[in-house]
Amino acid sequence: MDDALRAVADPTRRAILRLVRDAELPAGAIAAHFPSMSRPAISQHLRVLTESGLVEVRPEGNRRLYRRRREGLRDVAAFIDEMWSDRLARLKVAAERDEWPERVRAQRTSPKQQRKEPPT
Amino acid sequence: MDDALRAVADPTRRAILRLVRDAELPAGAIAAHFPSMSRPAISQHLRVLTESGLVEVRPEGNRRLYRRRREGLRDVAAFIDEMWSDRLARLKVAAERDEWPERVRAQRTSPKQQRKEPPT
DNA sequence: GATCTATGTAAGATTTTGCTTACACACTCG
DNA sequence: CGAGTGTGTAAGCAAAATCTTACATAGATC
Repeated sequence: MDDALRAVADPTRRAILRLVRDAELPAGAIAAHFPSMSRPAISQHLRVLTESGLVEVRPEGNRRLYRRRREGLRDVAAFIDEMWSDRLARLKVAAERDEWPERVRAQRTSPKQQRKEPPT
Repeated sequence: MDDALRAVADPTRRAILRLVRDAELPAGAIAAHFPSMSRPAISQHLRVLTESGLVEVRPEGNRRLYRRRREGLRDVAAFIDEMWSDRLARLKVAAERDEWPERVRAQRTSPKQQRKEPPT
């Protein structure tokens, strides 16, 4: 998770992630979105993203196509979720369901969701 | 969000966040959890966390009590959620339920089964 | 095979982080 | 008041991150 979080901490890389979120793009097309930055810089960012598991590459002929790798954010999502949520509320829900707290966490296999707590 | 994400990217700060997640702790008690690190180092991390809005401080007599500030992660959570979720799947589910995508998230409240959509 | 095109890698300058030690303060309590 | 506690700040340093320019390489094209 450490790598993923560090990777996502950079604004340029977040922008790249948004680009390849739903589409598969060649490095060049991605770099074209950042005219204020050199192409190698983007290439390096792509490497960071790849090594941290946030995107995956697929060579096609001359080019290399990048796209988001959903799994890459699993642990990060879990952590954010853990920090965001309200434990007391969770315990309450668990009690209502007559379950053990531990099981609640185990079930939260899929990160995100449970935004039922009104933000503050 | 930039500050919050950068703050959370550090493992020590994440550990601190977990400490003050449900409890209010004085700086000293927090520092005590990191014997391998100097107290000032922790103090500096606390400053980063405070300035990024992830924790809040409350002076009490001699000490300063820190605790998580839920709001601080709002934007980060939103970003992660945006990146984690599968837009196509959401649209599809929304269509099946004849609802708007926004409501889908609210429904994903129950932590059960995983996504039917292959992680693409 | 010579030459584009698309991309990655190397090396180096600069900036940002994360620590450490030394020191400054504000409360508390005898 | 004066010593003790709990914390923050300053200065300095080493390591890591982020760019840039120059160069290397692989597949496409004529």
